[in-house]
Amino acid sequence: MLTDLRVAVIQRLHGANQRVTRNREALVEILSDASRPMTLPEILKERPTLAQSSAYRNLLALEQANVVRRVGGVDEFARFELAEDLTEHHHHLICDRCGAVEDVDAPPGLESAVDKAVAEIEVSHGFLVRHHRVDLVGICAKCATIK
Amino acid sequence: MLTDLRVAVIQRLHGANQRVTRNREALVEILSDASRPMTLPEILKERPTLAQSSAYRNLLALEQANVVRRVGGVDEFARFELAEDLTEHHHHLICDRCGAVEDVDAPPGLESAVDKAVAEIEVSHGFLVRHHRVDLVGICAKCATIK
DNA sequence: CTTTCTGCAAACGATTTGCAGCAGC
DNA sequence: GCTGCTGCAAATCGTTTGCAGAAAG
Repeated sequence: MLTDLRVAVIQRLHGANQRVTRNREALVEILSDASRPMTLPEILKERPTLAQSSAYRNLLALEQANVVRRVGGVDEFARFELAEDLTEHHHHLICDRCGAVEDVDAPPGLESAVDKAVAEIEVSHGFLVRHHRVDLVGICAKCATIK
Repeated sequence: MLTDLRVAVIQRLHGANQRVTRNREALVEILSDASRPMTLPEILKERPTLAQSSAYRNLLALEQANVVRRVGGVDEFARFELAEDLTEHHHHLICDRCGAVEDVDAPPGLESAVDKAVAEIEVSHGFLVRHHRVDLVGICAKCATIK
């Protein structure tokens, strides 16, 4: 099946002088199916034949090809998600208790306020903003019921 | 000198059954003097007599006493700053090239938009938001001139 | 005085890397 | 067929931990 996503990924890998392999396509599919950034252990559970080191190396290759983005949570694990222009712009709900990270759609009102603030800060600080992260940190529904 | 900050720190340490030591007071002073979250190497440069392991242990104690907060950037180093209720609410400019993190004041318009979005998300997702992070990722002025 | 903190050195664990064989193109 | 990917195992490096002596209360 040749979805738009697959086509874009192949183009970007070629553009970065990287090969298109089964492992790389599988990684993209796994991340595409998830509604949240995934840790390496989670990814390996979806594809147990993939070696840990190959997973890291491929995620790096995909990151350099602008297909994957690495995001940090509140725990010691790195998390990986598809680049924003391959999905929808969204933000993250991060649980302080269990470290879980969930995607949330970005409310339009919030986005326009962020864009306005970004414009101000770019001129006042001489900083070129490429993208923004809005994370809401707190207690997820699951952890709230446990205690 | 008994500043408000010092008093608050002493109270919070006592409240968490932690002792007030010279190392801990020095850490608070270092973080208080910086206008950005600091990495461990940066902290040790300010207080070379402090052992690395003691720095980590004390930062953990201060974190549990709600005096210090750990924040992540785009590189492999953890960064530490004073808890927000001991400073002013602010956001971060994070450089993709060099990893530098700077504080920026939070524009009032942005804050009210975030608060509104937070209220919506709390009801729709059953998530209790304790605080938010707004990070602007891009290229800092220094890196922009280098290349 | 008792308990907790301190520095040192060793342990830990997520991520990275060297290497010989296999697969993309 | 050449080049770059793969799995395995070993190395790396920020961070954590065990221990005996010093300092807070």
